[in-house]
Amino acid sequence: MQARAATLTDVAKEAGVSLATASRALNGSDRVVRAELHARVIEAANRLGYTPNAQAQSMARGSTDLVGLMVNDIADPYFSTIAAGLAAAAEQQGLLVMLCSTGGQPEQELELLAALRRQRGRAIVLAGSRIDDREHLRELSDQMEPFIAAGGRVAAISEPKLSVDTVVVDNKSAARDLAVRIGELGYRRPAILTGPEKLLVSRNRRDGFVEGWSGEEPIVVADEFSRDGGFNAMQRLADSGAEVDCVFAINDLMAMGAMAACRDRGLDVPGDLAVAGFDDISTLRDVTPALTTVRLPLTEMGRMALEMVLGEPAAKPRRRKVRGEIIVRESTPPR
Amino acid sequence: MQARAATLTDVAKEAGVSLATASRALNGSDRVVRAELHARVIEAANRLGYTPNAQAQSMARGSTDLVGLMVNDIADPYFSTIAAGLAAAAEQQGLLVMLCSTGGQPEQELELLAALRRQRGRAIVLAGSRIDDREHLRELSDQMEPFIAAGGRVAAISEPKLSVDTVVVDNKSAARDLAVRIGELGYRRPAILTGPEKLLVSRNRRDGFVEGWSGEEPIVVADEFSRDGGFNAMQRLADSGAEVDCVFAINDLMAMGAMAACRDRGLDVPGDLAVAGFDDISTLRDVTPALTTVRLPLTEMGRMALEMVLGEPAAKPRRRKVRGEIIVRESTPPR
DNA sequence: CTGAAAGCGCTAACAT
DNA sequence: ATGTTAGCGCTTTCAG
Repeated sequence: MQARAATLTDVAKEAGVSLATASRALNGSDRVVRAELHARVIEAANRLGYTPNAQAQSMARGSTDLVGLMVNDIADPYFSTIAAGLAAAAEQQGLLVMLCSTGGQPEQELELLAALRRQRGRAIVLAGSRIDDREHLRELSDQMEPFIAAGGRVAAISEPKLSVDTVVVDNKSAARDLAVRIGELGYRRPAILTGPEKLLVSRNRRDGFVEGWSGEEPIVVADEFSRDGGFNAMQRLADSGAEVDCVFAINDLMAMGAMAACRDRGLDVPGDLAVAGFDDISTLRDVTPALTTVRLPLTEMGRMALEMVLGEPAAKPRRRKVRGEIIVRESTPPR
Repeated sequence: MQARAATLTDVAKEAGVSLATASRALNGSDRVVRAELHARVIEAANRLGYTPNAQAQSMARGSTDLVGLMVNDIADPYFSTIAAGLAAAAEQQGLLVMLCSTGGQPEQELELLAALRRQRGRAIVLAGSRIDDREHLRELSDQMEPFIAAGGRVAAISEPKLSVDTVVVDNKSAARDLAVRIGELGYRRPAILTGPEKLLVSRNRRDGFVEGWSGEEPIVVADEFSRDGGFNAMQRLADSGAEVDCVFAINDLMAMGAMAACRDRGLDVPGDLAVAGFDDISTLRDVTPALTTVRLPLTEMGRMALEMVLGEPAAKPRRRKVRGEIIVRESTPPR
């Protein structure tokens, strides 16, 4: 058992050719190697179980086959779906994806961005809501700037808070449309279950809904941006005794939590209370009552982000808007 | 704008010290650098926006900070949860995760394994059911063998078909237990909705259930290992006119599909038909009726795999068994 | 068409 | 404590 992997030099020696020839035969772009030698090299490589060392190749070539992907939480279906889209696209291009899950913690995000930078990936995609924290945004930019100056590319899938190419979800207008639709369905007193104030998604989806709502100002209850957050928020809402006929949860996970809370209290959805979510998580498309929500082309968004970040660099950061599609289902029947 | 990233040499020059000193100050393990110089180097590095080139470091050091993770489909909550566990563990150790999503295609799996090998990661974790295809298993082994011989580590999360350390889910016995439990609840004629025959999970979960079942042999309907597969299988089962009082879907996604199919046909779950799944996907814990299933510690499994693959290499491949916990919920009430 | 040799950015002996 | 220098494995001129 050899304690180290076979190198090109080993292969060259084994095949009785020069390093250069071996390189050309195995990984070279131009096929300027005589067929016979070529075969000999290939054979030697197989015999030795040789695999090129990508690190060394990157160094020599000055470019890698890596792209970084940073998400808040890969276990969240929102992000895993985006990741799937991006991974599929990357694989088509022969690129490898380095995955970082930040847990939504700003320090983590910075640290992982640094790790990604170190790898000298071709590009980095930042998926996930921006936190509206001036200081943090500046630190992020400080990291990205030298990376970009050195030819690295960065794109985001989020609110357009960073000055990089970004796939922006038009949260606000989609939420606005949803509000209008809810109104048309005959609801009169909606409540909004939102996430932390500092998350831009939370704010935009909430604000959009409020904007689109023409009746009296909706009640707003904030909690975590998760299933449990939805559950708790719903409980507090119910405890408050507020009279509402409909609840808009800022995302599907919160909506699920809210529905669970309703069940616990014997509130019938949609009989006693209608519920709407946002994202249209595919795993949740079969829940009952079927959830009214805003469909986002998550897989597509991952693909788009990779496309942007790999395509021709633009002088100014580009924004590719993604529109949400309102999907009305049983959880908000006309009343 | 410089077209290349700042190098250690640049930093050394800027700080007026030698390459070695700069290296020691910035990335060296021992702090043998005078405070004043140290500061000067750090400062120069900041000024230049320097970040070490991980590739170069790996080459020089002879080891990387990368681990590879291969999953069937990162959009599948089963895998994304495992990935989350593994990613969290990796991050604690300062390791970066390279993610590959194979789409369950054997050729893809081979190709991505090669890509991972090339990166010279410290370790590779293969998550996902093994396909019982002799040829394919051999090709996988052929790839892994030189990687392992050269000091690489490999672990799997699956059926113990590969001779590497593996976190094995005791699918068979868990399914067996589930069958017993279903029987105790008073069901008499179960059907099994299973996945493709060549997937080991499918077979084991099915076989386990059959083994545990003491009444007459359950009907088995096979389809894809997905929500749609469950939907289709359920339809075919219903079409067949078979009289069953309970359906065991080989995983939660299929169970959801089956429940959707029931709904389409006006079959009440669990009134007309009870349904059980497998995995206990967290996103689905709030569905109604709440799904009876087998809980797997998915996050933990990801962590365990990384632990094994990073720990002391064993002479023989180790197996760390993970037991599933039967969770009876409303979808299979006593009858 | 093939080989020799100069790097790529960094670490780690080995000197001083 | 700091500097010099020889690689790490590969690609890519530059010669032949």
